[in-house]
Amino acid sequence: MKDFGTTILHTFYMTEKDGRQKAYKEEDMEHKLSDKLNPKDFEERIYQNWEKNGYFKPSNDKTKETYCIMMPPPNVTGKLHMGHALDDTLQDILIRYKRMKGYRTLWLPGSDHAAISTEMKVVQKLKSEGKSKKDLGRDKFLEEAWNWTREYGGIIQEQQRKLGCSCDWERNRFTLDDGMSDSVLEQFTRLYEKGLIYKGKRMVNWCTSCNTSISDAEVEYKEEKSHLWHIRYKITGTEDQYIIVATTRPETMLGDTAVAVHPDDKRYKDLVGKTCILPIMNKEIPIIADEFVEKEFGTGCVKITPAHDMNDYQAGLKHNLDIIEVFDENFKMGGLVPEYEGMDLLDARKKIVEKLEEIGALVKTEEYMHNVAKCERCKNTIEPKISTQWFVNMKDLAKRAADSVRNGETRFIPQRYEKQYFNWLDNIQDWCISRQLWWGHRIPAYYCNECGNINVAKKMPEKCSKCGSTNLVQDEDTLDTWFSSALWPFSTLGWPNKENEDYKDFYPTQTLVTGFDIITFWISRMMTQGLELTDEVPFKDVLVHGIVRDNIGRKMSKTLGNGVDPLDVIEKYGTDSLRMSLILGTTPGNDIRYSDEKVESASNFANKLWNASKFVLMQLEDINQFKENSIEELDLNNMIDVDKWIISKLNTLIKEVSINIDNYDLGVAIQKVYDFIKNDFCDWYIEIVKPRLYNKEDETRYTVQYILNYTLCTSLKLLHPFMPFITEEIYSKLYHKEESIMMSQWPEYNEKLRFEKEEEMTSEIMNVIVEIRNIRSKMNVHPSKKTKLIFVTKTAQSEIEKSRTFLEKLGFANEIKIQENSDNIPENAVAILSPNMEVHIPFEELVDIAEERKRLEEEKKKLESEVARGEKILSNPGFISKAPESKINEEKEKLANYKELLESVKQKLEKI
RNA sequence: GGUCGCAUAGCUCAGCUGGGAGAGCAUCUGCCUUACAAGCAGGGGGUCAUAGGUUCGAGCCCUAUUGCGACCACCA
Repeated sequence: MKDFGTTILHTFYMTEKDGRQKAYKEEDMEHKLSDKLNPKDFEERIYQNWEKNGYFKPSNDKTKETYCIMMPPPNVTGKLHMGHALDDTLQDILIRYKRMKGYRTLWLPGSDHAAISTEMKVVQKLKSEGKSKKDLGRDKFLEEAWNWTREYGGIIQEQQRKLGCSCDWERNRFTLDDGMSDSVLEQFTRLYEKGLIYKGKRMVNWCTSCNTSISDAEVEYKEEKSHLWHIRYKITGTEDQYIIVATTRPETMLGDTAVAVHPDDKRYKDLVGKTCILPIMNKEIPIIADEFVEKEFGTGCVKITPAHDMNDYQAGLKHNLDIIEVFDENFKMGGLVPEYEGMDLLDARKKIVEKLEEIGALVKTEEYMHNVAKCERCKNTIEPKISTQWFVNMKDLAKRAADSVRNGETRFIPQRYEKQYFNWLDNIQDWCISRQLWWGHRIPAYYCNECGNINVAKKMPEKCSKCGSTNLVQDEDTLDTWFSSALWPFSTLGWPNKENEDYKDFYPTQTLVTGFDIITFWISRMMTQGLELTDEVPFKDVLVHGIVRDNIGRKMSKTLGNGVDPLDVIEKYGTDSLRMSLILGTTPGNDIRYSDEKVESASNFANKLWNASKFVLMQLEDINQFKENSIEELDLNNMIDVDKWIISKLNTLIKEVSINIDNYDLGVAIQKVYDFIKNDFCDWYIEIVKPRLYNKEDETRYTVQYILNYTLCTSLKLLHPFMPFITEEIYSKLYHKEESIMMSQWPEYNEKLRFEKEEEMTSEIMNVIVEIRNIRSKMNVHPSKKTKLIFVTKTAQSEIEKSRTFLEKLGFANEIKIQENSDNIPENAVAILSPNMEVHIPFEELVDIAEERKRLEEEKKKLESEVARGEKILSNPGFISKAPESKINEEKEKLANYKELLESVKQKLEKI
């Protein structure tokens, strides 16, 4: 087999350590951003530079702890849809975060050979050329399939690049490449030798369209409208005694070999042991008793057709019944009754019902809804069929896999999905792994034509191990695609060669990200195979996500045509906005609704960030380089409270966001970063700091410049895993010593940067400012009209003094007085009261006395209810004796504050 | 039939171990303030599905009910 993985799918970039470039080019030293944000200007360029510089590869520093994610391999001929976009974005966020945190990270991509679906497509193509599989023969067919794969394979990888995926393309694998074949051969022979794989005659699910057996997991059930026909079978030796059976499939009655009733069913007690006459066939069959029969359903009598029904098959084995096949191998009617031979099953059903009616055996026909088995791939009908297939004995494997989750070696996020996993494994049936297909890993079993012995070996043995004959022929069948996918976490790392560096370094892996729909198909199989073959769980965490729905909550589907192409969204809004829209406001495991509004909102945020960054860069034009190496070296004396406020807030943000990402709460993490950048940084800090920036004489100007650069750099880092492109582009223009934000160090919480008091004081001033704006708005003061402000404060005086300029700048003050007592305050003034300060705005500046009285009355009411609340809580003996002390003190403090404020409001009201 | 999830502002959804309900969009009012009108400032809007229970205290924990959704099983 060809080494598809490395020759075709790789885009090979030679990288030299010395030749590393910054992840941006040309104007990099020009600290300036283009006027308008246009993601297309930089996304592709940045991605290429990342890839060219080898950033996606694990670092060479082997002292570092490793972090590895295996990408769920998409179908090789597939195209990127929203589900992939979500899946890949989640993984990229995690891997970028860990990379910045200093882990030695590997995100390994690949694609899956998708046996049934690819084979179907190739067959279709051949059909359109008037050819068939059989015409071509196995070798030619495989050649066609490889050609097909080469032609359409790899498209999705290009699309993943557009998504910004930072996976190591040089390690890209394909589930049918040579390395994988080695792994599969090892797996098959080992399990066979251990007796875990066996060949047996069983009833399996057979897809009548794909013409292959499939596993239980590949069957889905669809409700269909049908009929329940009641047919009477005459009791042998009587003239007018009948037993009536109910069936949805009269066409299978030709193969009935018994009629069954429940042993406890009094109605039929006397019939058990007798025989009846099967109509049309006029054959005598026994009436048996078995507990699987439901007394309440239908007539309580069921016809037994062991060849065409799972239950009947079991019953047939149990009661030693004959197994009579009604259909031929193409699922047309067989030759039991010449009249029906070769007929389509549904046509035959019609004819047989007519016949039954004619001979008076049809009692009644009921409308009936029931579930019909369909092929998960092609949606066509599944028939139970007795055939000889290969199976894996799952019982012990499944137990071990379930136990590993039960004892916490592997955990699911969110945890509730563990139940689904247990449910599957605890009730597992043996796994049918052989497929009557050509596209796939061929089963390494060689049959001796002389003695019939089965030789299982990695290579065709020279002679039969039993009789020594050289007349050997390989099994025609291939293996279930999931049989090889089950090895993905370690076959990609060189297993079974345990000395392989990658295997030693990266196995077992840390996180596996996938949708809940393939927990049974894939997760459980990787767990069983991983534990059996490597003795370790293949991954520690399974992050499960939901599906992406359309904007009215429907599943995106081809038939509905409501799918949104991620590439169209990227084209319109840019990758970062798409990624953000898929993460913001989501929670692990829940479905996500796609909507243009969400992307637009994300795009507005990107625009905001772009403009703010543009502003910051403009303000840094006179800076060549900052002299401090870290924020800690910055002189605290040149900071006012608001500077410490933003630094302290950012410091807390770092801590919280890191914890959130560690816990996979990505939606919460991005929300916090968003809020900080938009509210704290853009809306407050930048606005407040403007006067100091515009005044070149201001002695704190440099400090502000430094903090702007620092805050922006740091928050960009926190944002980078989520919005990799815009953050890289902006970062490249800022002042720092790193070549790329992607390879920069994740910020760390620093106790020295915590300024609690300043945070509190600043928030109080901000609240006062909001209140002033609020009052002005209520009193219809035109924004351009400026007023006098009188601050009365003791504790905050110096701070307000320092903040004087920004209060003036905020657009509503033309004169600010700051004093310690309430002297010289005009009688007619609006008062804003806050725990550590009062602000008075003289009425001459405003207008409406009645309005102010109303406002104060409202304020009084509010404060009174607050005081009442506080007193109620604090007089509750239960609260005092049982609540934690910190909580009690908090309430006491609040109550005192409210009481004081209420007193002031009352005084104001008296004066007005 | 079994299991699980969801129900919070007009809409879409967050809400970490229980300690005074949040965002985006929509809506209303006022602003073209030299980063941003894709913007800024301010406002309105919620018995957290229902009924019980545990607790000093419940959107969050427990029980039941209703409505929606998913998965597993497959009774012909």
